[in-house]
Amino acid sequence: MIDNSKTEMKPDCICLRFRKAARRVSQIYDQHLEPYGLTITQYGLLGHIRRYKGIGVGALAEKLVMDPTTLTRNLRPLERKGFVLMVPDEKDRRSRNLSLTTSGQEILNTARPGWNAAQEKIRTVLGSDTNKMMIDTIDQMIEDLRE
Amino acid sequence: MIDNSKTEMKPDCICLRFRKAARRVSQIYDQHLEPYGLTITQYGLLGHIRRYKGIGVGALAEKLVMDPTTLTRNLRPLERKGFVLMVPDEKDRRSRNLSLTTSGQEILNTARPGWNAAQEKIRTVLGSDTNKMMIDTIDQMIEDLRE
DNA sequence: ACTATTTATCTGCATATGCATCTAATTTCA
DNA sequence: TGAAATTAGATGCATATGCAGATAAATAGT
Repeated sequence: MIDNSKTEMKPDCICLRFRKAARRVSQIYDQHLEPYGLTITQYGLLGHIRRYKGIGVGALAEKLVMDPTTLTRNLRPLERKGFVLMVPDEKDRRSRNLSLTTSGQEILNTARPGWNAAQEKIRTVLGSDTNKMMIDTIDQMIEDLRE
Repeated sequence: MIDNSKTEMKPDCICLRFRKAARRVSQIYDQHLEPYGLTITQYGLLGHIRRYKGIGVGALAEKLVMDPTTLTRNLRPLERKGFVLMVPDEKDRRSRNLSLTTSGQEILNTARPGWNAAQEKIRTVLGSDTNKMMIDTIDQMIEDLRE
């Protein structure tokens, strides 16, 4: 019988770690973006829609590793605020093409310094090499877990 | 002017990566735990309460890198299902001591194989060394971001 | 052409997340 | 001791997350 009554055993659930990390890091980005009225989810969504102009909900959800129903709902506040347009595709009227309005592009540019500051904070804490390693490892893991 | 019209630029937001990773990994754990009627959030909560029997809401929230109000709500379903007890502390009646009921301990043991399978899937994808490195790096990052 | 299937998105439901604010209990300190 | 400040937790509000199932539009098979 091993006595571990005095040792603080380290829980080993990798999932809880990813969730903790996502919570803590999101809090920091959200705090830095709060003056602009955006969350990091919304900032990221706007960025993706700018990059993939005209993309549909399903295709974007896949890029975001997000359930399409989650994306549908996450788009609501951005549509309501007038940052995003969802127009039915001419060829396939089930599909909706996403794009930024002018004010959507503007808010993205305006909020950029907030995002930069949060990003820099995390980079500093991780260190440049670890930051890069982390990015590559996570990207590879998500790729490997795609089905 | 650099032409990147053909190159798929890799977005560099570390926050979105952590969120994607948390979503994907959580989905896998949730799927493996679904037969037992638990989410990974709930499984993790039960595990922490077993480990830190008698802990209060605030102290547990800090361990979980979670807002106390979020924890309060996450405890509701577990309390309702009869897995967790919240009893007012005798010395400080503002505080509530958390503990598992017998059925709480049982469900944790019963669901363990589901957790093991999910854990093993992630370990396999990451590889043992990368898995360990990931754990250590995330723990260190969270520690460094603590205020 | 007509029906069956598949596909793209949306809705209903339940949980997860955090900020601002509230209430109750404890602690401080004049 | 008694009022002020602090602390533990709960509530209201808004967003975030995903499963099951609904709806509408496109496609496949006959």
